[in-house]
Amino acid sequence: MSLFLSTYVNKVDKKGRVSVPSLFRAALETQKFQGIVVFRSYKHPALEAFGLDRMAQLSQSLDKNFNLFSDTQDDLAASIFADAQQLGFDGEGRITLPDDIAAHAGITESACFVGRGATFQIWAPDTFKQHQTAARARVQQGNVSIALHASEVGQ
Amino acid sequence: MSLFLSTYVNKVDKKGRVSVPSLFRAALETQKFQGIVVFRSYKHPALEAFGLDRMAQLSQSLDKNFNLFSDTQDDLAASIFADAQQLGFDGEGRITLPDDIAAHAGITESACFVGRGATFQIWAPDTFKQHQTAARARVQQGNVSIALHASEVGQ
DNA sequence: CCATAAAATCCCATGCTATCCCAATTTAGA
DNA sequence: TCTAAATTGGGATAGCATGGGATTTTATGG
Repeated sequence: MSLFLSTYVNKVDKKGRVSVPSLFRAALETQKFQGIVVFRSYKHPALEAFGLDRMAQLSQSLDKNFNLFSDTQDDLAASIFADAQQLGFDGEGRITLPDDIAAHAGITESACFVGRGATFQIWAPDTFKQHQTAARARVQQGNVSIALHASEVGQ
Repeated sequence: MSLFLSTYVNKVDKKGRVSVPSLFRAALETQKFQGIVVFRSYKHPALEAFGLDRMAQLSQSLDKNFNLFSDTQDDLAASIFADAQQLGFDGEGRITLPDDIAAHAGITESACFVGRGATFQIWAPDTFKQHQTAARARVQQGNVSIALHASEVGQ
């Protein structure tokens, strides 16, 4: 199973190409389609991304459990498929970000790849910095981290 | 399962490399990825660390319901997965601490590896000494339950 | 159906950085 | 004290990100 960790900032060249971090590529190397799937995030000025096999998995999960999602979430999830783009790697492990997708995240001359475990996101570097600082503050204030460790890892 | 005990202080060279204590490495030698995962602690000027297996486990457990819409998961992901770094061992069992990570712990010319059972921490030696003294004082004052709770959680 | 232009893809070259490899030194154990 | 293991240091190497050109594919108009 793929695991995406850490944050990388890479440059976008004139052609709109960006290197996907090598460790992210390594996490996807067992897949048939050598590339990623991206779509615009609903909650953030950012892009959601993962491998194609996970997209298939998401489709299956929606088929079987659509009643578990609320109507709104169902609509959101369904529109993911319409918005999603398959971006293949070139020989050097780069993808080419389509203009409209890049615009949604405000990405211009560099892109920030953010690991989220099973998935990752792509942000404009400055925007993500702000978001991360705020998120970190929220986690510090609430006792979220304790619940997390205790329930899952604290054996 | 890996068990990290005792405290070791090792030097950081000009390239930012530190030897991970051999007993800590031994505790991880059954894992595929020969190295560790580190991220900045929320509560302390220190780094949390453990093997990649444990991080994969954490990712899986958070990922069970494809939760693209949870605010809490969002913050956790941004704080833990985005912040985490995979640091592989070199031939001599060293890791290279990235500058920003090292800065959070105030680590400059030497690093203190502190065993915490299933996980361990990395501190600046002086900072840890102070922290340990303060913790001891709290125990003497009778604030034992808090100290115990914190240690159990791995913060 | 063909010709041309535009765009996306592929291919190779470069600089930088992280990693590897080997040697020296220190520490721990017998 | 002697020996083996662990830590420390530095030069060499390989991998990655990046840039630019060449080639193929796709769209457009005749």
